[in-house]
Amino acid sequence: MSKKNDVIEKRKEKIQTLKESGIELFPNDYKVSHTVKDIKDLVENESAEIAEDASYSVAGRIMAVNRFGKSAFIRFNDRSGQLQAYIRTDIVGDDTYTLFKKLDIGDFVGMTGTMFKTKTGEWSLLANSLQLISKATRPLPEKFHGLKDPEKRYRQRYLDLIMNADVRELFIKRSQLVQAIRMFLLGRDFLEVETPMMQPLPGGADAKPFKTYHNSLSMDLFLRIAPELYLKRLVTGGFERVFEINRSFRNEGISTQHNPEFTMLEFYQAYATYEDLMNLTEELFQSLALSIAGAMDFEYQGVQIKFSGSWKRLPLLESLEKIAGVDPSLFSQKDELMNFALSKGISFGNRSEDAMGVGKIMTKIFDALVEPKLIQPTFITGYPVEVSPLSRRNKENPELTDRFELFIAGREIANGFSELNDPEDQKNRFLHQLENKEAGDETPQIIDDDYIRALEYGMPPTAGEGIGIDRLAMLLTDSASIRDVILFPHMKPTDK
RNA sequence: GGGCCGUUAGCUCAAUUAGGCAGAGCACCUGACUCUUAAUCAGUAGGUUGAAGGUUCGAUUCCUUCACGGCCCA
Repeated sequence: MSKKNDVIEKRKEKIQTLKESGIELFPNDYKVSHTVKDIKDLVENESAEIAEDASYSVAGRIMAVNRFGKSAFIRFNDRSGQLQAYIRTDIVGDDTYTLFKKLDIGDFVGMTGTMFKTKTGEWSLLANSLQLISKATRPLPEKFHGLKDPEKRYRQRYLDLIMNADVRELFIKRSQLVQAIRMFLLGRDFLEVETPMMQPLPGGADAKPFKTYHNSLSMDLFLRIAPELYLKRLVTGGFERVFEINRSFRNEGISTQHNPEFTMLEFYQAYATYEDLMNLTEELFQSLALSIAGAMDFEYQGVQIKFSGSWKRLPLLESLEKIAGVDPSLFSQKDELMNFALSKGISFGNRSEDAMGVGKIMTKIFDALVEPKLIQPTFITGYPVEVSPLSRRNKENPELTDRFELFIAGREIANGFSELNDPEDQKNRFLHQLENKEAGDETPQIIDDDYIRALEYGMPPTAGEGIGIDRLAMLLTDSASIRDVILFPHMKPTDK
């Protein structure tokens, strides 16, 4: 009443008159015979006579209307695409045309008709019947500029999907990416499994967990930060090749690279080494680039990324020397190394000095000075034991591990290693982490006794890897922010 | 947590170096039009300028605080 000119109020008035004239606003009996794409394929491939003679029943959302008194063109979308329809009073009849005139952009309609070519040569549906399938109360954003406001696009993703065809395509690609990974691994005799997302002890990574509480068990549970320790229990149990594609949760900052819940692939292969996994990763990524980005070499944010060929493999220490300019003699001198880091403006937060070994300092330097420069796919190998509590020691140098991380476009995409399957060494590594906790480590692991027990029953030599699916989707869809590849990114609630 | 930027009609954006009646396109509403496709033509209507406070005769504009968002840094 107070807002007579409000668009939504106007629509509600219109809806009232539709109701009063006996029109069902939300019927559920319309039968679709073809999608828009079905019809387009048919008229392109069949002879014109066959295409024009056939009758098609389609349904979709009205996206645009051009009225001409007693006829009108409309554009409508279904899941497969957009089609134009032509509606004429002399064909659909006065009653239907009167109803049609009351419809709005955003409404769903069902139409039956034949196909014809307009003067400009566009295949269009000549409707001989039309009915309302679902009424829209709210108006859609403007047709030409669409919905641009990033906040609204994230908060109301359904609107983004309605208005922006490229967004719709991006999320279809993401789905195809996950499916392609699944097929790749199933084709190599991996078994897809599901392990707990709520864990009594949050293990398998160095990160802050979300905490929750189970009422009837009267116990704290943590949303998992990684599925790793459960997947390796399965390898112990005899599932020699397993994988899981699902969410992990980390209670840390939100940025263009981080969402509190993110999708990770983890897979474990018995009798394989980290070197086998690097080979497998190359093969996997190359096939994914081909199918999702359309080519093995593609552009990401203006930079050409080359997946073809074999990828560079560079030991961590060598990368520090060659790219960060660290004198190798500092690798064994903690204080000197720390001074080098500080001189480069690297800060260490409030971690105490005791908790920072040479290995942690090295990875800090790496993160700041090397990682951003690794644009083309690069495997960094040989991480210190100190920062690799679940990795197997290297045979020649037991202070390093048989581990790699994969970097592309200056970001970590994957992390893999030959698994530590010696229960005694594993227990000592856990204990060492516990000591660090008391020395002030921010995000300690807690000793998982059952995991140790599982290793004591014997786990075959195994290599495992985790791949960040969101970041991989960003790469292959040329997206700048992780929010652009997550359907519903987390946002602060608003008052309204 | 810090820095920079933003928030104006349903949507996309304006508002003149320095404060002076808040505008346009699309959408909506009324009318005309049976091949348009950002249809066209004529007309109408639409606003607590993110919130609160301050300066001022007067604030979208200047100041403060807050909320939400974007980018960068930590």
